[in-house]
Amino acid sequence: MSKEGEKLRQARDEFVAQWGALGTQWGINRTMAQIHALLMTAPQALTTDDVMEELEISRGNAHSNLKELVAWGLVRPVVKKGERRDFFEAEKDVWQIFTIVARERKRREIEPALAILSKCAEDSRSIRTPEGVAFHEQMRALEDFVGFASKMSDRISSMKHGFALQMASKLFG
Amino acid sequence: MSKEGEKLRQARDEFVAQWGALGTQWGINRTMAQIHALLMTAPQALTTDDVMEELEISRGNAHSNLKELVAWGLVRPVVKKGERRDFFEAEKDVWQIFTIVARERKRREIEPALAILSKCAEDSRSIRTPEGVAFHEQMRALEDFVGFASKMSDRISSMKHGFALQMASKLFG
DNA sequence: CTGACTTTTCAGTATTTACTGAAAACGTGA
DNA sequence: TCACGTTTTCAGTAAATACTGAAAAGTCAG
Repeated sequence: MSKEGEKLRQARDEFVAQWGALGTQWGINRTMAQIHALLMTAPQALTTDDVMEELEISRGNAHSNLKELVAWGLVRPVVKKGERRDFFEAEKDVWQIFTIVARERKRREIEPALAILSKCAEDSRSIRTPEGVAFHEQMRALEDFVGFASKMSDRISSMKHGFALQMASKLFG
Repeated sequence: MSKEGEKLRQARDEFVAQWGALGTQWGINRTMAQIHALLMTAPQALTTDDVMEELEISRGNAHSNLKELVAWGLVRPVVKKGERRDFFEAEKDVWQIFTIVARERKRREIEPALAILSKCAEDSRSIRTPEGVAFHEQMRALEDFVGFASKMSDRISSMKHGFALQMASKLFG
């Protein structure tokens, strides 16, 4: 019993630590990734104090990262009857996680890029020098591609998991 | 003439600045993104000194970010006959850029994640407590999904642009 | 080999980002 | 209303990251 419990704790700690390290590679901060890992593998919803204790971080830190995770939609607050404190639980379904992350990255990375490209393409539309034309063409090419990627992302995110998988299997056998 | 030239310079400066700002959103640093933008819109290959001057940055900074871009494969050094200095030019084809970035992100973000998930799944395989089983299942689900994403990324990256586009059109009308 | 030019390295510094801890604000039952 | 448990904010600080500038190393023609 204790042995199995120990083994699980070890595996889970490993996961939390490594997922945190990985988070820094992706543009998100270590603590946020750690909290996410912790909640994804928690049997029940946890309080802010649980998170603070488990990761040995301050209240402010736990609070702001939990808030951020809720803003992403990767974590939701849950109310427990007879409890005044807030509890938090993570979305555990991988397809849900994927679509949330895809949507958020689209909003934060793709859409701003598209706005810039559209503006630069527009601003250079009327320039007739060879350099100007080349610049305009480059902006348009990028704009087209990013716009296309944006649309693809939407379509895939709005699919049901089973359907997306089935489609992919058909394509790639 | 001067008016058009002015307009182009303005549009290009805007692009470089904004692309740099965007870069920080993606986990890459501002300067690297700016250099990339500069080279993507340069009529000819540039030297380190050109980059330093245009972006008002130090030699060391220009050097290390150019090196990094070359390591990514987004920029290549070119030799000019009768010139001792190194020149640099960016890949301009959007599909090429996409596949390079996709490959690199896979290597840096997906593969390490897969390694962690495999290890944690393996380490928890034999645990028989309900919590242990749940943990193991969660790790396996994540592993499967990430593995699948990795394979998809490979397949798409190795396609020709035209083919990928055509396929996407068929799927999404 | 020497001298001129170029690239590379890196210690020191600046900037950005993340975290702490304590105070303030909030909400609720009595 | 107050007292208590909880959440939220934020000034100050710590840590991580990026940049500078100058020295060292490399390269090549004569």
